[in-house]
Parts: sequence; C-alpha cells; structure tokens
Amino acid sequence: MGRNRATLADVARRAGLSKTAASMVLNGREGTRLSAEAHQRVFAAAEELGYRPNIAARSLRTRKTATIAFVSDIVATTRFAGGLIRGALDAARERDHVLLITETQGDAAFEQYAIEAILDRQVDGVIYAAMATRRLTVPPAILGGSVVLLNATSSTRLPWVLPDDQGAGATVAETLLAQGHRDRIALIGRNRQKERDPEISLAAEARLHGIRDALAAAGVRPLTEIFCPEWLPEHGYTATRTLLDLPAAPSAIICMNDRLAFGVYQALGEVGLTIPDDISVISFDDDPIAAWLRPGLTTAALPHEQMGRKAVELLLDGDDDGPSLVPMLLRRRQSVAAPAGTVPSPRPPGEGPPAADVSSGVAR
Amino acid sequence: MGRNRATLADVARRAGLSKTAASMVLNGREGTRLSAEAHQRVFAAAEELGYRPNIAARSLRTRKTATIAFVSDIVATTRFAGGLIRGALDAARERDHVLLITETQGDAAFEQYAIEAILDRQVDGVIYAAMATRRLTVPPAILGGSVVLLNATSSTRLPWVLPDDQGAGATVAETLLAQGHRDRIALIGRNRQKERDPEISLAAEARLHGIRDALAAAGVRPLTEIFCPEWLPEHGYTATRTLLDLPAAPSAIICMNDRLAFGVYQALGEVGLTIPDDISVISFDDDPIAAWLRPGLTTAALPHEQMGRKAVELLLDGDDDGPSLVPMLLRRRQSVAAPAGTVPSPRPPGEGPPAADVSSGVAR
DNA sequence: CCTCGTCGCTAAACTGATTTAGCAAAGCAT
DNA sequence: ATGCTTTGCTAAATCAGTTTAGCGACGAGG
Repeated sequence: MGRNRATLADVARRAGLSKTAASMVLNGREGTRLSAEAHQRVFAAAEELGYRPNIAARSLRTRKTATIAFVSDIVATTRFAGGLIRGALDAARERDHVLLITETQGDAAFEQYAIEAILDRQVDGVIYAAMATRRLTVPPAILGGSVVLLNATSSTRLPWVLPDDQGAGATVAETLLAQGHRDRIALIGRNRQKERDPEISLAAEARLHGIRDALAAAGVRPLTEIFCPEWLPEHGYTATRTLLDLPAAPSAIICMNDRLAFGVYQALGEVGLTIPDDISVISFDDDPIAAWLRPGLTTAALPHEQMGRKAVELLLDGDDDGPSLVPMLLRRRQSVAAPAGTVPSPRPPGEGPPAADVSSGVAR
Repeated sequence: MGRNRATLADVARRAGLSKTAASMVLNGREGTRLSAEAHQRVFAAAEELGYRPNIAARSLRTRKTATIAFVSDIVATTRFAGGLIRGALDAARERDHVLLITETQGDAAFEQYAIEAILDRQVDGVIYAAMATRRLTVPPAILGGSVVLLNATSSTRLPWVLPDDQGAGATVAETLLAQGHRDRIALIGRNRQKERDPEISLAAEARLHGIRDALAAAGVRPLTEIFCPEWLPEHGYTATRTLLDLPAAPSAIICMNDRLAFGVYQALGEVGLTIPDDISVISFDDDPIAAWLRPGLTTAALPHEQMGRKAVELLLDGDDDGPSLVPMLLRRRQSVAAPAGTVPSPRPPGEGPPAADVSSGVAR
C-alpha cells in the first residue's frame, strides 16, 4: 500500500526545478515569482507521476494533519450517532479533512487514552460530542487547540451546536393547537432528573418550556403531565395506562420522545383506541420507529446530520459563529388529527396546512 | 494543543545520553547493549518530561501510523454501525491504535476520495465494511496493504468477518421445533433478489438454508413462505394479512428480520391475536425494537460488536485466520411458546431450556 | 560604467523521530 | 605488550515535506 509513491523530489526533478519551487507551486503560494512556465511544468510533472504529498512529512513541519478528532462519550455506538457522524464526515470531506473517531464511554482511563491519541496525532481540531444533549466537562488537555461541542454545552467558553429543543416544543404544541386541541392535551415524559440536571439532559427542560410557553400563549394549560423514570417504550406504556384511568380523557398526547410514543401506541392499541381518530400523538426525535409505526408518528426531528455538519463548519471555517441552535423540523405523518367530535377547520384541497409557518420549525 | 511538547532530544539531553540511546530504550529494542542504568535514566527523563513521541515524525521514518482506516459503504451512519464501530474501536484501543473513518456512500468519487485520504495518511490497515452483509468489490488501490472485510466478502482473496446467518437460521428453526411447533411454521420475508444476488445480501440465502435444513432434519417443511419486496415493517404487516387469509393458520412465524417482525406484531395486534399464546414469532437481528415490542421479540442477534472486534484482530494480530463466522446468539424473550392447544413439554424449574445446545447458536 | 532593485530560482536548514555504521574503552588471550 | 573481541554508546543519515535566506542575471537610473 503506497509503495513507491512519487515524492516531491521526483516531481521537482521531472520538472527540472528545485524542491522549493515544486513545493511552492503545488501549494499555490502567493508572492512567489516563479514563472508561468515553471508552474506548468510542475503541475504537469505532478500529474504525470500521480504525485500525492506525504501527510506525515508535511505535518511534521506544519503541524497540520487535515484530520479532525471526533470524540464522543458514547455517541459513536448509538443509533443516534449515525447522523452526527455522517454530517461531520460530509463536511470534513468537502474541506479535504478526515475524521479520527474515539469514544470515552464515560470512562476516565478511556478518555485519557483518547486525549493522548489525539494529541499524539496532532489533529487540527476536536469535535467533542455527547449522545444525549447535555452539558459536559471538556478535558483541559485539549483546550489548547480548537474544540467544538456537538450536542453538548460546557462551562468552558467553547462554541457548541445544539438542536433547538425549545423551538421544537413550541412547534409541537402549536401543531396540536392548530388542529383544535386545547384543554385536553396530556404530556408524557416529565422527569425531574432530566429537567434539573444539565449533565444528564438539556432537552427535557427545553422541550418542556417550549411546550408550556406555546400553550400558555394560547391560554391553555396541559391537562395532565405524567412523570416517567426513563424515556423508554415501557414507560410510555405504563404512563398511558395511568393516563387512561384518569377521569378526563385526553384528546392528544405529547410525548417527550419517540420511544415513549411507541409505548403509548402499544397501550392505546390494547384498549382499542385509534390514533389519530380517538387520540392524537405527537413527539420528538424522529427515531426510525416513528416511520414504522401505524399510523406514522408525527414528530420533531433531531437534525443530527446538520448538527454534525455545523460542528465541522464551526471548527474549520470559524467565520459563522452565530447561534448554533439547529432547528428541529416537524416530520408530519398521520398521528395528529382534530380532536374527536370536532369539525376540522375547513381546508380546501391543495391549500397546505392551516399553520404552515409552524411546520417549518423556525429556530429561536 | 500540543504546544511545547518534549521531544526525544529533550529526553536524551536530560538523561545525559544520545537520541539514539533514548530511542532504543523507549522502544524496548532487544540486543542493544545499553546499561541498566542508562535504561533507568531514560525512563526517568521521559517520565519527568511527560514525553510522548511525535507520531508524524515516527511514521515518516517507519511508515507505521498506529491508525486503521474504517471504510464503509454506508455503515457508519446506520443504526447497525454502532456495534461494528464500537467493537473495532475497543479492539483498536487495546492495541494502541486509532480509527480513521470514511464512508463511500456507494459513490465512486467519494470512494476515490476515501482511498486517497487513506493512502496519504499511510494507515496500517483497512477495514472495509458493508452495512448489509454482502459481497463487494474492493478498490484495487488498497490491495497493496492489509485489508479485512467486515460484514462482507469479495471475489478477492481477503480475510473476512461475517455473522453466521446459516447457523442462526438453524437455531431459530430448532427453537420452534423444541417448543413443539412442526407443520404450521410460516416463513415471512422470502426475497428472490436478496437470495440470489450476493452483492445485495448474503444473509437471506444463508438464513433460509439454515431454517430449511434444520426443519428438514426434523422431517418438517414450512407451512407457507411469503415473499416481501423489502424487509420493512409494512411488508411484514401485509405479509401477515395475507398469511391470515390462508386456510391453514400458522402456529409460529419466522421473520427474516426484526423489522418484518414488527409489522407482524402490528397485524396480529389488529386482528386480536396474542403473541405467543395464539402465534409464536421469532426473528433475526436483535434490532433495538426487539426489546421494545410487547411481548419482547425472541431473535437471533447480529453480533456486531464481536464482528468489529474480530476484524481488528485479524488485521493487527493476523495469527487467528480461522473461519471468521461469528455466531449469532439467540436472544430469548417472550414471543415464543408452545403451539396453542399443546401441552408444553414438561420442564422442571431451574433445569434450563429443553435444547440448551441450540440456544448457544454454535457457529458452523 | 557602476550601483541598485527586481526577477526567477535554489541550497540548506528544519520538523522529530528511527536506524545504520562505527568509535573508544575495557577485557581477554597470547 | 599486542591484537582481538566485547561492551556501551554516539554521530550522522534518513524519511518527505516546508520555509528561510540568499544567489546570479538582468534592466534601469545616474
């Protein structure tokens, strides 16, 4: 692999010039006074030899490696990681960079290893990513270089990229309101721990706020809010059973994530309630299951790919250092309808949804 | 980041020895005649200075980078990728290596970019991975070095790592047989394309063979085999509706993967059939949804993590070049029971499953 | 004709490691 | 005392680039 590759010296020799000249031409150095003809000859020689610079040699001198480290607590192994990595990968490729991936798994020793591996390889920058949107502590050792936090914030003053969970909360609430739901909107997935401890989650509080504020703006309060120890299907299931035992039946359920919603579907199915005719369900994340459920689950999508992309852009381009809240678009499927017994607001065919602006999930 | 790191020269100076001596000591070179005291001094100096070698400089000389490229068609962005990457990451870390990740997305230009990036960085080896278990074509440019195929085979003579789909097929069939299912076992997910074209899938045919052979060994033939254009929940759903319209009702359904099984659950739920009391369901993959379904889906798990690990081991250790079929263990949950109207074979508590050897999913 | 500046280019230093070739001193045999 | 080997260590080359310093030729101005 890579045996007998042409070196810069080979190119220079073939072009009849010095290594210096060849280097300058190939690097497009300004202000050099090399003739147009010299340029031609170098380019031709490089082309003919299929010359590719040796990155090790180059970075020995320049301390640049065209490599970005992607360090995550555990993200690389999660189903959510895909988008994050893919976006970063794409953006990196566009900038002729490559991604070095490591995982700390929340283990101090592993983190130490990752840091050293990164430092040893003199990466040009570090993307420090978290699986769950949260606040984390960045190891001081890497603070010397450029670092971008992905799906995370930190007490350190560092650029970060987060999904706009609060905006998504508003979008979700407004979507239900637009359909005519008002006083019978239930909320599943309240969780004190997640809401209070930013080291665990930033999403819980933000989503809750977005929902509450949007409802309040319409003069509405949630009918019930059910707490869940975790955001897994089983908890959505039991929460729904609890909910259905309550005297007042909800017309719509907002779930704090899609896995909860899956549990809601299961519970509703068991008691013979139909989505969305009897109850609407709406949620967050756009987990793959959202598309697989019947009926398809309407949900505010985590923009993982754009987030990964953005992180690389912040790291490498640096220019765009505005707010890095990435909007979460609402993926409209079939789980939301007007409340039962309501005449849906008239909507002539082909005129689009009644609250089109809401569906765009604008960042705030 | 990594400013003013101590160099080998610094260590040598502090130890009062030459760079040569320091280098040899730190690399644990045999046959050097450096005194025990010299060793001590070098180690002490390196320790005191927090010396870490500059990898660029080292690999310029040695052409080794302690870096492995993980090239995939699209695997890095899939939910299935997690385990593959995590296993590789772990095994790489144990061997003091790091992973460089690229994705070709099946695009020739991207693949070209990935190859060049890899060659430029002089990685020590390449893991070429596929999302779906299949046969693929390895770009000749990387054949000069060491390459291991992960979740894929190739016409090129290269070591590969595959899940033991055929063994899993047998395990699955035998599990149903052990429960007393015989002549009413239906199969959902036949697919001519997948079964015939190894470039699309190697799993379909292997699983089918495993199932058929195990059933045949018990003198049983599948009751019905339903074809599906894809292996998605909706296809499992419609396949089940079709199945239920047939005169003979199945006692158990084997699905070619978990997403199909999800569709089966949906269809069965709609018509009011209970799993496993009315019908048993069993499947392949151990997709996250398998655990979320109610009842939990019994399924032969794709051993992604072990596969990723194995790939690195083959690449770096090389010694173990035996068959790299990684067994797929059966994840026993609650979706399989004895057929309705059957007295379950007596099984005293605490004695383990009736066919314990089957449950271990031995590779074959 | 001399000096100075610009043009077009190059030699050599430098990056930080590994590795080859070999040197000085000590030990040993003759 | 002399020659040979072994011991313990080092100078210098090398990897493949980038970068600094500067050289020779030429033209213009005085």
